[in-house]
Amino acid sequence: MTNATTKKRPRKPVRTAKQRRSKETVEVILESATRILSDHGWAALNTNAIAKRAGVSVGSVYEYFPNKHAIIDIILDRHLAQGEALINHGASVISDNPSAEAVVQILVAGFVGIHSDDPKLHRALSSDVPLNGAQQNRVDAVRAKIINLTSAALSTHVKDPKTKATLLVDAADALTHRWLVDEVGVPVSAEVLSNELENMLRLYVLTA
Amino acid sequence: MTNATTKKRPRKPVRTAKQRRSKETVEVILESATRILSDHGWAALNTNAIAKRAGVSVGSVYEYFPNKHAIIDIILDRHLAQGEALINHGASVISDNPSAEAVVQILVAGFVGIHSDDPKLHRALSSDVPLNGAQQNRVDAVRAKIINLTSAALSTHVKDPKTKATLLVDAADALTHRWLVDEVGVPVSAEVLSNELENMLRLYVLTA
Amino acid sequence: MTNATTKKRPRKPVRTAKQRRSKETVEVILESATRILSDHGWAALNTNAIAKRAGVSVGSVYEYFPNKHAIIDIILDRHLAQGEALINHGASVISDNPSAEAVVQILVAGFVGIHSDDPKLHRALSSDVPLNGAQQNRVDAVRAKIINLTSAALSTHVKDPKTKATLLVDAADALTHRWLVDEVGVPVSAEVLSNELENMLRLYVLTA
Amino acid sequence: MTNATTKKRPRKPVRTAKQRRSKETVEVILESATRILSDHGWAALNTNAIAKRAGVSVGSVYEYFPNKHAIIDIILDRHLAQGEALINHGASVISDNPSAEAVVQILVAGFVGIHSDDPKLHRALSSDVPLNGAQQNRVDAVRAKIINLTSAALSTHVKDPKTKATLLVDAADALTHRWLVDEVGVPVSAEVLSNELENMLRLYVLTA
DNA sequence: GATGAATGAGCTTTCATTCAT
DNA sequence: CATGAATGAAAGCTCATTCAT
Repeated sequence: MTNATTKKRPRKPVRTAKQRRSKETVEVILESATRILSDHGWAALNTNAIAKRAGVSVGSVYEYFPNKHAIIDIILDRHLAQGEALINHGASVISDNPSAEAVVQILVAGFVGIHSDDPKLHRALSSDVPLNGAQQNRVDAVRAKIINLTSAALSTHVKDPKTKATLLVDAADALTHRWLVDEVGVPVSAEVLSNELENMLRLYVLTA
Repeated sequence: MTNATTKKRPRKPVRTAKQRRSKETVEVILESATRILSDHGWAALNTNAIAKRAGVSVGSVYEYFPNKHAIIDIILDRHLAQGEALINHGASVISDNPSAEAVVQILVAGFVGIHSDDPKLHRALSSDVPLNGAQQNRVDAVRAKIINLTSAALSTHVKDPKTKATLLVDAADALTHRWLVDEVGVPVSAEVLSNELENMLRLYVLTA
Repeated sequence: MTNATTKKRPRKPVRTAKQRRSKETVEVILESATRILSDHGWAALNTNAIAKRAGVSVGSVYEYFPNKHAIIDIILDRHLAQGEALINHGASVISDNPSAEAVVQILVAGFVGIHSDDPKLHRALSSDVPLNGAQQNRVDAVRAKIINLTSAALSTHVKDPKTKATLLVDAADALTHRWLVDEVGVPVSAEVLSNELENMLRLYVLTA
Repeated sequence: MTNATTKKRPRKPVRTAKQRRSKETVEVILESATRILSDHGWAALNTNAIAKRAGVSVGSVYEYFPNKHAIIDIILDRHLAQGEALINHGASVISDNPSAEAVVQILVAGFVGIHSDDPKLHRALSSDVPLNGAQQNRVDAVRAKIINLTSAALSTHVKDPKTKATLLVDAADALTHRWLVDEVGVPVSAEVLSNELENMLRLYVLTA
């Protein structure tokens, strides 16, 4: 009955506790699926394995996800959200300093960032998991957004900005992906290659 | 009676006929698997479907291939062999005219060729079929070979040819692949992009 | 302190309130199960659905019923009780006027009544829900009771009243059920058929 | 090379043997499913049980039937075919002697026949297995056919033959079903009841 | 008592592989 | 060798029931 306790307003503690538990279960399932995906690939991702690694029962998996596909949906959404965050950050940086050089630098740095965080998951999602139409559309939409932003940033500097933007974005994406994610048969270090990529792209936008 | 019939049977021709028939069966199976792969993707590629489309029994499939994986092995090998043929052709052209510009041109033309011939099969093999370690190694080996050839061709023109060769090869491969094979969300035509890619790479090797 | 508080608490009212609440919960669960059964059939009747439609938790369902089967037991009991009420009413009517014609009329009217009230529930209970031995016995007992009452009412009018009663009851039950409940492929209206059934049965008891 | 052997023409013995084996497997699966259905009901009918009782693997069940439903389809088809055979037989008998009495006799005898052969299977199919739309339509079609045939046979004898035919057919079906198939709580023998049913129906058609 | 998250046995279906014919 | 029927492990998913809170 003291003022202090009255002020703290401990409302709905039971429901909150339950909600927390539910959320934790959801997270533990997503974490489990993510780890299986990045450690053993799509082929090893089955609902029983997800449940076992998550330390829950299959039933619990289906308590929170209508089917296996839906789990991938969430993982992909979160992954794309990370990518979009980097884009948005890049876009705001560019708006302050819209030079062609800055665009190139942000682009390469952005894709290095995207491909550096959990590269194995990125690999699984981009070339192992069979994405359905809606999922592929989401991926494409993110790419289109980046190209559009880049194109806009370049529009005052170069002619045919759309073409240049497409080339820049795809080159930055594909090459950082190959060097950081695939990591196979690359005879040169990823850092050196990233720098070189930046050089090449800068030269291209400034000259062509 | 028996003598007569025995004498008339020419032994070798029979075995040859059998071998020819065996070879035909192998081919018809591989053709079947290839078509299923390029028409309906990895998910639709099961041994019964392969046998049915090939017009043979499942048993025959296992007569000539120890398991499903082995079929993919051969298809992949042949696909890589096509790629290597283009490389070797390019290498011979380069040896006559080892200019940096020629290297870039051959490289882009080569990858356009690789990605234009049966793009759907290429797509299936490169991002649908789950390659095992050995298969991935073979793919990597071909890539390494191309990089080495390119590096050698560039060695008299530029400093750090290894880095430049890696970037050139990966850019030509990844970008032509994306534009010709994936064809998703590309706002500019593949031809324009290929030309632009060639421009960018030429500029890069000549200037940097 | 303890005495005071103990004295002030009126024990019985509390328990009664609880019992009332318990009874309400039981009712709401039964109502929920009944509606699901009549609206969507046995296949849709699962304990989670019952709880959700009842607005209670699954746990509560199991608080009041040992298992899913027990819920059906009560629903069936009540349904049979309705049938028995109609029987008892008919029996009292007959006792005032025990003519054979009256028996037939009451019988047909009774079964029409039984099958007209919530026909979909009746349908579900009689041909959708898999009744266990005990449940089937209860259904049979009700039928036996009707046959016995009918047989008694007919005993002064006809010879072999048991046989006639069995035929009368089963005909009235089965045919009104088919025309009112099943409603499949019936080329004539239910009313016409009911009248015709009554004619046939009257003729039979009066003549044979 | 003798005339005798030539005359016998032993063609395609291998294929025939295989076809026989396939057919045997199909039959053993259907037999298994039928027995489970009539012995333990729809609830016990699962594909693993069918395979085990049939002495084959689950895979074999799916070799011959696309899904569990399809097995029921065939069992139901065969069951209905038996019913139709009795109908056709009855129809031909009636055409020789189209008296109302003969119609009643054939009808009751026909339904007794239908319900006497494997009554437990009949019970399972008619009140345990959840028939889908198409299956229910097939059942209804058989019933409609019987009503139409009966109606046609009565048309020269009575007024409103459709109504009378519906009543006759449904009574014969429902009552023989109850007495022969359900066999529950029937206080009088099935034979006596069948005779009495025939009496009742005869009286009805001749008098009303 | 009430809650609803968690459980897991059990069901349907697929498909790489084997083996009797 | 060819055949294709047969196999059975394994995967996706459901739902009656339990139990920690």
